[in-house]
Amino acid sequence: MERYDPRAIESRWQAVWEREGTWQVPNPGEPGFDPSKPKSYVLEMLPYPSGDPHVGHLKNYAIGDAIAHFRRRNGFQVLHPMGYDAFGLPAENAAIRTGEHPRVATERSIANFREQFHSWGISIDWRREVATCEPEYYRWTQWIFLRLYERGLAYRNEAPVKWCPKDQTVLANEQVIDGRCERCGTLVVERDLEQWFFRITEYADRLLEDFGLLESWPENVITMQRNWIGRSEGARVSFRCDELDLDFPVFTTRPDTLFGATFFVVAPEHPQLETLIAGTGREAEVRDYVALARKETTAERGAAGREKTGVALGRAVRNPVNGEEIPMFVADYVLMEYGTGAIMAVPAHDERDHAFARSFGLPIRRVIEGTDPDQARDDDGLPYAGDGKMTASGRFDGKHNREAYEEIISWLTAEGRGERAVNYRLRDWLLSRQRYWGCPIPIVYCDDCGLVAVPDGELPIELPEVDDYAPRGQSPLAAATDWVQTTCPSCAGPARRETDTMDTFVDSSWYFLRYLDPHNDRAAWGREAVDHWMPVDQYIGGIEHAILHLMYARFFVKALADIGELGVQEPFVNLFTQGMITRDGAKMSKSKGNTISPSDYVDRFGADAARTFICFMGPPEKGGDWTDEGVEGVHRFLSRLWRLGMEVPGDGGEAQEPEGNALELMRKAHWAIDKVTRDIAQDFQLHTAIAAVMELVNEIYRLRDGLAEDPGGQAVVRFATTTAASLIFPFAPHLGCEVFERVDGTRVWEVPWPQVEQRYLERDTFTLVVQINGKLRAQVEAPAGADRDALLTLARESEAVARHVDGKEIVKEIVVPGKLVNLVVR
RNA sequence: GCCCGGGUAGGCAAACUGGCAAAGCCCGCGCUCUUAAAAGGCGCUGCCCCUCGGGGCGUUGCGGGUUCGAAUCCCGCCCCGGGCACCA
Repeated sequence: MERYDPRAIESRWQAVWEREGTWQVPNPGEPGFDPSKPKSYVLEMLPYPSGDPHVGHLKNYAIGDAIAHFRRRNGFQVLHPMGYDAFGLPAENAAIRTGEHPRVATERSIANFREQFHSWGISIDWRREVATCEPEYYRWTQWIFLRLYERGLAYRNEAPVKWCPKDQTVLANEQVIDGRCERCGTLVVERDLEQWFFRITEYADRLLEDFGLLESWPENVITMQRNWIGRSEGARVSFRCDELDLDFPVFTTRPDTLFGATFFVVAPEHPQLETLIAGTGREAEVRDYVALARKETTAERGAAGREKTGVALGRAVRNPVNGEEIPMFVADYVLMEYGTGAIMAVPAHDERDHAFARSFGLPIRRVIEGTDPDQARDDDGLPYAGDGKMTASGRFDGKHNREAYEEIISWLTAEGRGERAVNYRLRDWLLSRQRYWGCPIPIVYCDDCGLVAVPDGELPIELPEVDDYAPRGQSPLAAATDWVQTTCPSCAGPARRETDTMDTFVDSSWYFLRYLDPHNDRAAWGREAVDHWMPVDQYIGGIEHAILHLMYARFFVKALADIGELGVQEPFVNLFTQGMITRDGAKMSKSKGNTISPSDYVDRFGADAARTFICFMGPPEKGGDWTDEGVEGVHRFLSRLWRLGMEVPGDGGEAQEPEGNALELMRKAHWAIDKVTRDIAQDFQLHTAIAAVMELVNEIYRLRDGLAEDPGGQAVVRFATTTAASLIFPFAPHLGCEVFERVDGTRVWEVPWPQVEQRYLERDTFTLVVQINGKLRAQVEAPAGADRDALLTLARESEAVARHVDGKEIVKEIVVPGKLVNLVVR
């Protein structure tokens, strides 16, 4: 007997889609554009092309494709493009090892990815494909950089920055995970370097507020971004050093504890440290300490709970609220990058200050009384971070600290010693990298004119060819001397090009805009296209991008909107984050040897089975464990459907009002339509949607023999089979088309999504559940509209019920119409 | 330490607003088709009893509570996963 042969079926349909450009969608004004259809922009995060696509890619695009197909058949004009995040370190590191140009390796990977995506049958408008490493693309990355530069949103600055000694480049804060380089895991150190930044901090509040503009984002992603931005309200307070006639502002979230400040600490990187120690006789000790602190890795310095260290400066500052002189210290627990790089230390009410005071024998003064009488009987209950009445705080004594908080800020403001302030954990985005394989920064340095932007007309500034890609602390581009030497666009004098390249996250912060007008060589995009398609209606990707990519892209869109190039404030109104696939319960990795290659499974079981399985494993937002048996199970299910397609005749029998088993099957088909539609549209419950199609197929098998002789039954079997094919199409598009065409003769993607007929969902009777004391005792068929009394009568008539009620008193009768009766007996 | 998720048959899971716990898939077992095997089809798959119609009991990490009724709500605890963590 003939068997389900996914390879033949899949290549056949892929050829049709390829030849006919089935998934191409025109822009407004182009031939074929249908203004009557609502648009839907369905987008999966673009892949970084390296080696082979892995299961994570398969999952990402299987989910996205299901949504794209579903929306198309529900009347939307769906844009579903694909591209490659093609600049970056892996290709460059390979180039360093092999000497092969990163472009060559990248293009090879792209070709491989593209081919595999085709073999998966993903419904992409391939005319819109982009790769971020192409000059036609990065020309516009540079153009955006210049727009931000003009606005002061891109700037160059010397600052202590995170440096990866292995990759020999600086990193953004977001790329440092637990003090290690996100890419290679090397411990990161701090260096003072002049670097390029994007002023994302200017957008901190809008990045927070505009969560309100989103429709559906996972709560945890919003929380992660919120924490990352880390908005804190408090006050800025100035402490004065009389000897030096200098003010030292601090940021504090607890101005109410100001009277408890007993010492003052500055960060080792504090710019006024040298001024402070000059002439104190403590210079050597302080410098030794600072040198030590700066040699440490960020992880070492940042470790919570480590022993507090520091050195006294031999200086004092005056507390503005009580005029008290308090000693100054330098300590590495104070970070230059947060607040002002200096703190007032309140050891009674801050854990870190408390630890420091203990180590250094400094006074600890309680200024807020605890409210909990039981607290900390065996010690003084300090540090205490809670609320309570003020004490040892002069005229604020006896007041509640929340009240004092406001009054102290008012007082500071009136005295000119401070003000209300907001601080953020978020730092500006460090975007320059001392690496080769990235987008060149379109800036030149002129001895006379300083920093000069490259005029738009000279874009793109193409990457020069070099012989050696190895990073040596400065960008490999610096070796391309002919390229570096240029003329100043402003004065035509000699000038040098910027040799750093951009972080690849810059490339991926706007790619979703380029898809909309990918071949435009006069602008990054045309407004009509962008205004039509934006925002992305459904974005799908891995949770690992919760902060980095998703926050950067939000920032870019807001900045571009402010510049007047875009009409939306948020790029992605709906976000779905998929869970990670494991193997034997463990994360897949080459070192563990538990990776699986999608192409193996596509070869053995077909793309449809691999895709459907991955959507069937469990809730897609959660992870799941890949098993061969699971794929085989789905393959079996698809085979059963395929066999129906072979065996169910395309004609014969006549449609008539179904009865008996035919009616049962008809109902099951409509139940499945309803279930699948709701599961996909509402909750991304793809696994239960697929289970519903499985139920329908099982039901067809159960009933079809009995319906073979029944003329009306034939039509119902045919309907049920085409319905199953139609419903499975978003997950297994090739098989869906195959079965649908065999039985119905038409192309499933050209017909609308199946519609539920309500009358097949409703029944005349329902199974009434009868409980006695909450325990299930009987099930009785009851008329659908039966009222309370009718249901109670039915319930009591049941023999099983009588057995449990006899000789007992019914004390309560609970009736849920259409569902159950519960009799409480004693 | 803080903030989120989550814990349901042997495994993955399902259960809309509190209302029949366990749909679907896998594993396992039995039957069937076949010369045979594979593939396929059918059935079973918490425990106990059965005269084979069915009947009884139990059950959602642990302990308590609310309720006629709890996987679902509340309180306390245990375990697993993720995020943040010297951010003043």
